[in-house]
Amino acid sequence: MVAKTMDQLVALCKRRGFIFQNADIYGGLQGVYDYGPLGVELKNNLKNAWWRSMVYERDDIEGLDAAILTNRKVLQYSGHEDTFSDPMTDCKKCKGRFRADHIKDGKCPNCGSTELTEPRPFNLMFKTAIGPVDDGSVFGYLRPETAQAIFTQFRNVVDSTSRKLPFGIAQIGKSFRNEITPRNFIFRVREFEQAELEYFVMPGEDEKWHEYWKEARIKWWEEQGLKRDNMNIYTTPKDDLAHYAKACYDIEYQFPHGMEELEGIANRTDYDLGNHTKAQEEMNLTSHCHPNPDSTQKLCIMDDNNKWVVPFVIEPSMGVDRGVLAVMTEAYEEEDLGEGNTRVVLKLKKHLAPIKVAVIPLKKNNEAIMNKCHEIKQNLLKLGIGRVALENTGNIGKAYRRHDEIGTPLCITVDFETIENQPESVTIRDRDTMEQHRVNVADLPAYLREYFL
RNA sequence: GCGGGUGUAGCUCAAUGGUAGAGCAGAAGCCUUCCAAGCUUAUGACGGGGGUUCGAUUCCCCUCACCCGCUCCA
Repeated sequence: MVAKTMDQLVALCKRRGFIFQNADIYGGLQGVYDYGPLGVELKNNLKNAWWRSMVYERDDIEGLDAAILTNRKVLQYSGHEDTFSDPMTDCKKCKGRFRADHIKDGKCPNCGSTELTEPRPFNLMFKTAIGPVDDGSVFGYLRPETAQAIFTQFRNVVDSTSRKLPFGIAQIGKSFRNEITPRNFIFRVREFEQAELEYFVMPGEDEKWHEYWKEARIKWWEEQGLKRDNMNIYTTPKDDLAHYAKACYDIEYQFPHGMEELEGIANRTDYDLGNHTKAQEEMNLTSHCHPNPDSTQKLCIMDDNNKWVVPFVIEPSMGVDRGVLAVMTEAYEEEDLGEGNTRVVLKLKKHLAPIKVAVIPLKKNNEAIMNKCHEIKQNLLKLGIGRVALENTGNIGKAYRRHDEIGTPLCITVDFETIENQPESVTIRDRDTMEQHRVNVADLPAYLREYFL
């Protein structure tokens, strides 16, 4: 296999309109990218595949689309304000944690020890003023993860859907983290999209479901085209776990810059619902939670014995942008066609391809051929299979190469035979094999429906 | 945020203290052209700001962005 680099992918993304630097004409904005005409299709297709597998093809998961602007209290009680704030240094001896800029002479202000961890960048949340007067007194946050709204809306979902354990709530949406070092194209960015499932289970059944979701998510990624050999399952050591997690698997992928996390599957226990609930003392919580005098609801559910129980939560959380990068990395190939010819081909799964079909005239200045192309395209648009493109370059070979590069699975070519012979027929070319065969124009709708749906 | 590097058309490169050339891509047109690199035409750039200088793309400073390492985790 030809080595693929991040630079190759970045160049392709820009050249063909997948992903652009945000505010490009003003020099950019660090860690922020925009999805172009093809990128938005690819990303939507990936999100739709996730939503289908989570919400439509199961009967135990509900959807949610919560606000990005977040009440400060949510992130105080979730623990994010403590752990996502300023650069912090931990004292290994007395376990104290201090702002790095308050450390003098490299000594712990508490016990004087010099055994301090490196300062860790935790100023990760974007504050924003809410209301017309920005005097700093009234502010909220842009959410640093979509998960919190799932927890805070837990009762509302349960009450409106009559769910019993186990069940899940799925959500796709933007999150924001003020990363110190955005890096590696769309891998680590400040504005990103997550697809998160919070799956609520009976305490004690959490470990079983944790394993279940690990396997389910690996399988799903394989269905998006990722080879199992290019994935790695990393079990987070206890010491490295996030503040909310009891255990965590990372599905890692072999990105151009290395084997890195694509999705985290965490066992969040009863930590989140426990922290956000009122009457914690009645709840038999296993997590160490902060007292919460502000919450107005009990975030629990009735079990089969009519007892209130705070569920444990298994959370598969994928980075959508990282998913886009992964499927593009996997799909990108440079094929040697001999005699110095190469072609770049994006072997995306057909359900992910931004453009499903390209209609191409063999000769663009022939009116009869062009008219037939327009007619065929208009008819294909009605099929609802996705985007259909009409190429009008004068060079058939270039048109094929162009659509190879953006991953278009099928090219339909209108040639002289189409307009001169009856019944009307066109050629259909397969992206991966480059092989062609003729299909009657009248049979195209059925053929394409069969192929894509 | 710290250390190192980079920054000329969409892409790849060239030249120059006196305001920049080309190839490819893109656009229009020609050619009964099925797998890039045939012909014609027009279009297009010194990341941004400040300084030194008669004059700066070229020298200096600042800044922005990207790349590599530390770091991070969706």
